[in-house]
Amino acid sequence: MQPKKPSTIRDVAAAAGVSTATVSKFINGQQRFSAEVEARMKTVIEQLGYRQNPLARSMVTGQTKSVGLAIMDVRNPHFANIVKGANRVAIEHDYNLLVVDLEESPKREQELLGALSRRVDGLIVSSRIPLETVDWLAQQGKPVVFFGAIQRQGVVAVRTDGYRAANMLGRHLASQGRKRFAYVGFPQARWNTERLQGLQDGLAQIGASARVFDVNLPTPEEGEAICSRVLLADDRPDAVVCYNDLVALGFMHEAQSLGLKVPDDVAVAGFDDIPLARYANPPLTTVDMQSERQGVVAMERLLGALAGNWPDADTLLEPRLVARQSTGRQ
Amino acid sequence: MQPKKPSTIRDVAAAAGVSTATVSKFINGQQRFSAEVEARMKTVIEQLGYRQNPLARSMVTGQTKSVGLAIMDVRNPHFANIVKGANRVAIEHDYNLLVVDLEESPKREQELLGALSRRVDGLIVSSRIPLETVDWLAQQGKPVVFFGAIQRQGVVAVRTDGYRAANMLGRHLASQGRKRFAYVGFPQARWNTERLQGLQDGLAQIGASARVFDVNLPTPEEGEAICSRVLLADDRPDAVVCYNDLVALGFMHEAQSLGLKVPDDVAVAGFDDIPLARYANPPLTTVDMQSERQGVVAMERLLGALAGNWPDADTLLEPRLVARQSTGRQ
DNA sequence: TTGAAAGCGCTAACAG
DNA sequence: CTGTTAGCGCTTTCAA
Repeated sequence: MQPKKPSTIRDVAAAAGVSTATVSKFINGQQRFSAEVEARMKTVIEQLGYRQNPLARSMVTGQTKSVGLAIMDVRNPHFANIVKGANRVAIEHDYNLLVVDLEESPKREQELLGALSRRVDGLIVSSRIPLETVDWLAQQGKPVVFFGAIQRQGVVAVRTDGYRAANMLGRHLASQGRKRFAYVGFPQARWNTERLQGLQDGLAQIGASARVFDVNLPTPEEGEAICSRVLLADDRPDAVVCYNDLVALGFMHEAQSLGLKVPDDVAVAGFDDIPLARYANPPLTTVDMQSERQGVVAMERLLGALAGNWPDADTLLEPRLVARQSTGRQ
Repeated sequence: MQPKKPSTIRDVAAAAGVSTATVSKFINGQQRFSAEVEARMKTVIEQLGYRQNPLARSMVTGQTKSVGLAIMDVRNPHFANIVKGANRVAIEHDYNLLVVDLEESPKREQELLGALSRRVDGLIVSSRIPLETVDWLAQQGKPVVFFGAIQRQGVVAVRTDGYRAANMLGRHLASQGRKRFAYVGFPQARWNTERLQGLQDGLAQIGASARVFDVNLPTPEEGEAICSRVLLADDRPDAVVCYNDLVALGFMHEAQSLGLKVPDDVAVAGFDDIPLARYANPPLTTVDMQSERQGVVAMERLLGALAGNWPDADTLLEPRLVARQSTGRQ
C-alpha cells in the first residue's frame, strides 16, 4: 500500500515541455500535433504511467460515463440476466455500471436512488418501486429507463409482454386437457396483474378461470410454502401457473413431496425461463421473458437518450413459450 | 427531460447571505453556527432542493465513496450471492458499488479493471484472473481484496476452505458406501486444485481415488454435456463430485435422462449450496461455501482498509456440508 | 462564529 | 500547431 500519487496532466505537460492543453487534446485524440511533440508526450505518458482522472474529467464535461442500475434482487436470475445484458452493452460503450440491489424492500429506495442519481448520467430502474418514486425520479433531470410493466406518462419502459406470455401459457395448458387452474401470483410486482389477466383471458376460451393465490416474495421457499394450500383445497387444481420459475420450482418440489405426480396429477409452469428450468425434474414449462434482452435494450435506449435520441415510446419485447414436461399432456 | 440545472453550493450561499465555506461546513456537520444562520441555510437548501455534487466533493477529498466489484458471471448464483453481500455492507456504509461482469473471459479484464480502479477507493475482485493482473492490481495503489483461492504475497483474500469442503464431501460419499469416484472439475478456477486435493485425500481413507474430468465453463450445460463421457466409461463411477452446483445439476439431469437412478446408481454432489439445490429432484447434496458471507467479509475488510486497518492475513471461512438425497446411502 | 481564497485535475474557448 | 486562461463545485486552511 504505497501511496504513490498518480501523476497529473500537469506532470506530463512539464516533463514533455508542452502545455496541459496540448496533452489534453492529445490523449483525447482531438487534435494532431507534430510528430516530435506527439512522440515526446507518448514517451512521458508511458514513463510516468499517466492515466486520466475520470472524476476531474467528469467535473468539467458534466458526463460521468456511468449509469446506475437498480434491481430488486440479484439472486433472482431474472434480475441477474438484466444486469448481464446491461453490463455487456455498457462495457461496449465504455460506460461503468453502478448497481444497487434494493433487496425487495422499498424501504430506503428513494434515498438510495437519490444518491445514485447524482453519480451517473442516467438510470435503469426496476418498475417495482412506488409510483411516487417513479415520478420523483422522472423529475430528477436525468434520463431514466424502467424495465417491467409500468404505465405512466412521460416515462420510458422496456418490458416483455406479460399479457401475451400468460395468455400463451393459459392456452397451452387448456390445449393439454387441463380443467382446473390456479395462479400463484406476486401482487407487489407491477406485471402481476397483466399476467393474471392474460391467463384468465386465455382460459376463458374453454370457459375456465384460475383461482388466485399470492406469495410474499418471488422465491422457491414461498412457492414451497403455499403449495399445500393450493393443492389440498377441494376440487384440486390440475394446473398451476406461478409468478415466476423460482416460485414454480419450489411449488413443484413440494407438490412432489406431497405425493403428487407432475405433470400427471398437476401441471406446473412459471415465467422467465431461468437457466435451471430446463434441468428441473421434470423440466419446467415456462415463458422466456427475455430478461437479458431487457437489460440490453434498456441500456441501449438509455445510452441513446444520453446521445440525444429520446424517443418516448415503450419497447415491448415478445415472450416465447417454452413447453416442457412439467405441463405434459394429461 | 428539462435540463433544470441543479443548484450549487454557491447558489445556497448567496441566497442565504453567507459564504460557501459556511454552507459546506454546515451540510457536512463539521461546525455549528448561530441559530439564525443555520435556520436560513436550512430553509434555502430546502427551497432550492440543493444536494451536494459528489464528484466535486470527491475531487477535493480524494475519496469517491465507491468500491469496484469484479466478478466472472452474475448469472452464477455463487457470484450473485457475493454481489448481494457486498451490496448490503456497502449500502450500510454509504458506499456505492461499481460492478463489472467479466463474462468468464479474461480478455479485456485488465483494461476493465484499470478503468474501474480510477473511479473507486478500492476493489473486490474474483481471484479467477491471471496472476499478472493480480500483481498489477496490487501495484495500483488502491486496496484490493480478492475472493477465492489465491496464494500471492501481499494480497489479501477472503475465501472458504475448499480443501476441507471437498474433503468432507469425499468422506461423506465414502461413508455412504460409494466405491468408484469421479471429479468433474473446472481447471480455470483457482480453487479447482484444492477441491480436487481435498477430495482425493478424503477418499484416500478408504483407499480410493477419483478419476478427473474437466468442463470448460461452470454451467449446467457443461455438466450435461460431459455426463455421458463420465458415466459410460468402463467401471462406471458410483459417485460424482462436480465443480459446483450448476454443473452438478446439469450432470444429474442428464444422468437421469440416460436412465440412471440418482442416488441409487450414482451419487451426485456439488459446491455452493445455491438456493435451487434444495429444490432439485432429488435434492442435491452440496457444500455451503458461504458465498454471501464472502461478499460481506470482503466488503468489510475493504472498508476497514479504507479506514486505515490493513491486516495482512487472509480470511478463511468454514464450509458446511449439506447432505441431501442425491448422495443417499447406496 | 464567519469568510476569502487557493486549489483538486481536467477541458474548452480563445489567442497566437 | 501550441499555449493561456478561466473555470467545473466543492473543501480547506488561514484570517478576521
